[in-house]
Amino acid sequence: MPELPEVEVTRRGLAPRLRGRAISGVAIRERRLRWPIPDAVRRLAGKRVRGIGRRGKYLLMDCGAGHLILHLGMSGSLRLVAAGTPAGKHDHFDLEFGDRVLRLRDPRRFGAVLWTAGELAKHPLLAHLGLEPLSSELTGERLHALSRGARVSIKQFLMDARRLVGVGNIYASESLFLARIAPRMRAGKLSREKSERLSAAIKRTLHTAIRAGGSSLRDFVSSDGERGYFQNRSWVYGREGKPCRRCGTAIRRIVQGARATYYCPRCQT
DNA sequence: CTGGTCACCTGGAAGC
DNA sequence: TGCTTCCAGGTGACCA
Repeated sequence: MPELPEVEVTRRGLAPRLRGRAISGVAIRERRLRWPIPDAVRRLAGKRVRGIGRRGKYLLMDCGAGHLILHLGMSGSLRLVAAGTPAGKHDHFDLEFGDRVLRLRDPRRFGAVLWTAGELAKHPLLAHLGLEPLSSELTGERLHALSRGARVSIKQFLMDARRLVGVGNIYASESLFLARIAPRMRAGKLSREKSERLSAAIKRTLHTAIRAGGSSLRDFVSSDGERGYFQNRSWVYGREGKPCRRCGTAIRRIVQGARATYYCPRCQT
């Protein structure tokens, strides 16, 4: 489910509940995720969780001796359930904490559970990640500089994690709508002003989504409710043919890099 | 290096 | 009702 907001909402839900707690056991029911879950993960039993961080869409659980790296792929979710709760068909992995269990469900198995004892910043999956959009790293100026010379469309540019992390398919369309930028424009042609608008739109879109998800944190942590996603109504995403919420023009759907893009042909130029 | 395409996997919705 | 096809929130691997 996850773009950055969903991952961040997950992190905020889990961190205060797991920080300081000792891992009592590990259950691997299906190790074939994007990469096989390594055996090293079994040796987490007895370790204590120091904190949970995030880099892009990766969750990083600090276990003292190293980090558990978690990625939710397209269909993953993490939930805290009571010990003894029967595992469902796609519940592939558990970290046990006495009476509670952190459970990973991932029907499509594009997610990942990995372990590294080394320096996080040097891990191959993390080393080449781009700007964190919610940090002060992202400014209109930085975005402008970053996009110079890029020949890809701005939509695809936004989704390239080597430039900018965390913006996935939904929020790329949403941010471009807010910034009133046509998705097919070449990234390298972004004006300074458009860069400024886009930078602000990305931050706003992500913050809004996090806030919406945050309101359903209780459900997320305690039960199987799948709330938080999509609960903030979108401006354009998934609205092909429906009237633009600003001007009434029919929203269009196009395909860029094999992914659907939605936009208003009148508002976005 | 860049940019474009494919593959991975399952389930739900739409189409016939 | 049942079968088929299409589509889905990510991203590494591979190609030109």
